[in-house]
Amino acid sequence: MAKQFRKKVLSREDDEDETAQNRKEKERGVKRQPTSPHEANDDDDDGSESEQERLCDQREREQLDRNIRERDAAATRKLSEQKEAFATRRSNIVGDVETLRKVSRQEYLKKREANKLKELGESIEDGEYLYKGVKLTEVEYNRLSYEKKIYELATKHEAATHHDQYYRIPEPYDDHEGGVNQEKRFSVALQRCWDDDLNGRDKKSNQFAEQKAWEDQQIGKATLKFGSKNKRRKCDEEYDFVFEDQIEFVKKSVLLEGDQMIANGNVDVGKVQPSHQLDKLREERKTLPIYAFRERLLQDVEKNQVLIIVGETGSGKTTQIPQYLHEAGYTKGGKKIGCTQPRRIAAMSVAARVSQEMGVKLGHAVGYSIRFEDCTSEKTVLKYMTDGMLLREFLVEPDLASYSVVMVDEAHERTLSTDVLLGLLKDIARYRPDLKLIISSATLDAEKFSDFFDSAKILRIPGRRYPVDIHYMEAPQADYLDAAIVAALQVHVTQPPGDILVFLTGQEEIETAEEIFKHRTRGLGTKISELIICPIYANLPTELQAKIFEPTPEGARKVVLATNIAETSLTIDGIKYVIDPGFSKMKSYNPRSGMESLQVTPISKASSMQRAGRAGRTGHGKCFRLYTSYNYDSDLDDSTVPEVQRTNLANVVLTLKSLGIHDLVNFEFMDPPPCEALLKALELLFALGALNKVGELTKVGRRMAEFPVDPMLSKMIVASDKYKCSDEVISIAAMLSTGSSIFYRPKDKQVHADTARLRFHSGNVGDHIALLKVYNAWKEANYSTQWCYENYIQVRSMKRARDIRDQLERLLERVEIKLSSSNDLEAIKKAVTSGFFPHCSRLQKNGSYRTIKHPHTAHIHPSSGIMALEHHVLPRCVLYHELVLTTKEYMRQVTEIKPEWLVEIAPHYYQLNGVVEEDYSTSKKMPRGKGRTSTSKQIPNLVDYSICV
DNA sequence: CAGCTCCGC
Repeated sequence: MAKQFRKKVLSREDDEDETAQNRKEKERGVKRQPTSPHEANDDDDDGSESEQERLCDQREREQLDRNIRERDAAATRKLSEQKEAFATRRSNIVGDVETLRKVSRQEYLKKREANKLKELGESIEDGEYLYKGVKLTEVEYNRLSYEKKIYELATKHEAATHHDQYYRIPEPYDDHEGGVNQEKRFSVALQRCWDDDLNGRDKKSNQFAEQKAWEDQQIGKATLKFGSKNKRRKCDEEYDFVFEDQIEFVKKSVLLEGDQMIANGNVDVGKVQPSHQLDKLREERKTLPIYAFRERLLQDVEKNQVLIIVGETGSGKTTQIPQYLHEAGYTKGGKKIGCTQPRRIAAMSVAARVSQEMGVKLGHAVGYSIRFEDCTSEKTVLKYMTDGMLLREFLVEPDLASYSVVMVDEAHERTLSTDVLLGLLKDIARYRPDLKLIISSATLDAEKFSDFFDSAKILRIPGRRYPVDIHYMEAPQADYLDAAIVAALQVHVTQPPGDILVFLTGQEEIETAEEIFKHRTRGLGTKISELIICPIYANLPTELQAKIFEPTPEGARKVVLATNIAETSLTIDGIKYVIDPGFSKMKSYNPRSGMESLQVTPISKASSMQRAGRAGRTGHGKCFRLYTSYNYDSDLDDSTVPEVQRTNLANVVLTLKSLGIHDLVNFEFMDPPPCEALLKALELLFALGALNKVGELTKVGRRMAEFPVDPMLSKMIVASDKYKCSDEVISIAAMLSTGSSIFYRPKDKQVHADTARLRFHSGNVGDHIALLKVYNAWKEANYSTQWCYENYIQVRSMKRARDIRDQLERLLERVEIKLSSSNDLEAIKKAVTSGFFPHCSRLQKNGSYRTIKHPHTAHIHPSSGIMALEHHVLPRCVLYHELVLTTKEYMRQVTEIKPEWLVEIAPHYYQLNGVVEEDYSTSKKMPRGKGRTSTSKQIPNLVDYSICV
């Protein structure tokens, strides 16, 4: 499209009419003499000689240059005129949208879809052009696109000049005395987030006991594993090889235009001597890079409905922009300004900071809203929240009427909810011209966001970052883990003080690396200064996580071994060196089989930049990439595949449907997910009874959408009403949605842990009921942490489950389901089955299982209670919670069911040959015998099933 | 007998 566009602009002569005529002639097939080499090239099809080509090329380039010069001259001369013309044109288009607004949403979408192809320059047969549904002549079209181009150029130019003119680096406010201390900020956030002190349900002493226990376990784990692991990595007698076996690095590039910025930054801004803390904070606000852009920002927001902000880290955009807008009066008339964050901690800490700056109490004028914790009141005008939370608010208030501005922060991270949110916001912006949108993104993606929002204006704000040197390896290395360790030690020996951050892929790898490190440094003794190893990953107990924030003692150096948690979620001060092996674990989803897998994949360029940037938070840093610069250029993708494209969309689809968005294929995702994934989701929702045949939301679906859990879980909850066991079912749902890290199994106490776990499986009840038993037992033990430790259960997961359960219980009331308890295990299992009937598999002769819906072999995960029983008999028919691909295809959380239940509960699914097949291939009734033979290969559901019974 | 990148509602 871009090429086409360019060509059109360039080939445009001063006299548009002539061009138009030429084109018309061409269309009629009239051959005419080429008037310029450029055009000649266009018309001549025969392959010309290279000499000729070269000449042609040169002439063409000259012509091109001339064209560009002319255009630029014209552009400068007529800039104001053009702008005006553009504005009128724009208002015409807006006018047209106005009429469209009166049309229903469906009709509008249909119309838009029809125009989509023709938008921006696809001509239709009779030579007419359409732009946003407005019919234009070619001349008009050309002028419009030309104007648009110039307008864009002008804006970019403006942004660029302003950048140089106004920018100056102030002191970083975080380091300022009395300012926010990162460490404190984090630890406070952590406590509120995970430790649950606020609820006060736990005794302090218990907590300490447990912490101690955890710590001991962790240490025990590490030392025990030590012996076996180091055999594999034979490094016993090679202490000195740190100095021999060096990796050659090439310094290739310097990240960012940082040098200049920092050079400016050393200018003393002048010490502020405030008498009052608030004054001081106010002064600090003025030192942020964004302060210089305040007026421009406000103007831009006023003039444009959508504004893209490119604010680098440290520009202060998240804290300042909402405040500026508030000061400018966007909160008058009871309207709110919303700002979304992808993470809970970010939402909380930013809100805290802003309330401090404004001198108000958190939760009054400034508040935050995250799951389990709504810290807002009726007076709140600046509301920070997680993006998922705003998504839920859409359900209550589909047009977001109470907001005057919505700011989507960190949009470049492209989380699932951000993507859905962007689509929705774009949609409602059409109906609400008064709603302002601000999208903040990273440099690389700004254009893309701008395109998505119909060429929205981009405002660039410089950040406060230090330069980072990037070193590549000279030759690729086979074992990146080994290379990472060698590189870290090399940095330690050769580089000046500063902590090291090593990115690894997962817990196991980190643990291995930790041992190797300890082993290698032990023998070096006093040859090198002390090296402190700090592992960090999400599953690590909180107290141990806190270790990374402890300041490094004098003379020592800290090595942080992190998963990609350190890429975005937390920042560690003092990091000067980053070692980036270039891998991370990523989840992918195969919509056809419904299988998720977690695999180590190369990272993208964007995330390698992000990793490198981690070295430049507090000073000039260095990043060592354990791949060559050739690898970087040719093997890495530009950006990570957005989450929408690699995840199960059932939940998203349900949310969208309950928002009245019917036509999902035309829903504007920035990067549309594969159609298969959408279909799969629709199919599932239809099977669950959330949608009817036409794809409309049913009453069941409406109730399901209320619960913030996966559709199958919410179906199970809704169905529990019928079986009078909602009390038990929500416990199971809560336990299932915490993830699979309920049971704790330290390597040194495996037997104990297993026997402890087996207790919950007594009677071979299945994993679902076992989870219920765990929860109930914990409840009876008065939510004791001690109890968890005794039973080898992760407290953190249990607390989470409790929170989720509480929330689900509150929501039951809203969908008019009575809380009822039952001892009938069969009833509970049936309720579970009504949500999970699509996840069933049948035992085969060879001992493996085959999923009933799509033929797919799978195995019971060894962590399941069924496998743990001593003389276990494999059940004939099981229901599973999820299918994961690791070394094999495994079913996790498995419960035996009776095949009869399937027909009883989901006759539509198991009597007919599946949902899709029914729709597409076997819509007419088939004689029984015939149907059997013809369909048994692809659709074994009924056939196999009947044999099974 | 195997494994838990990471967020979020």
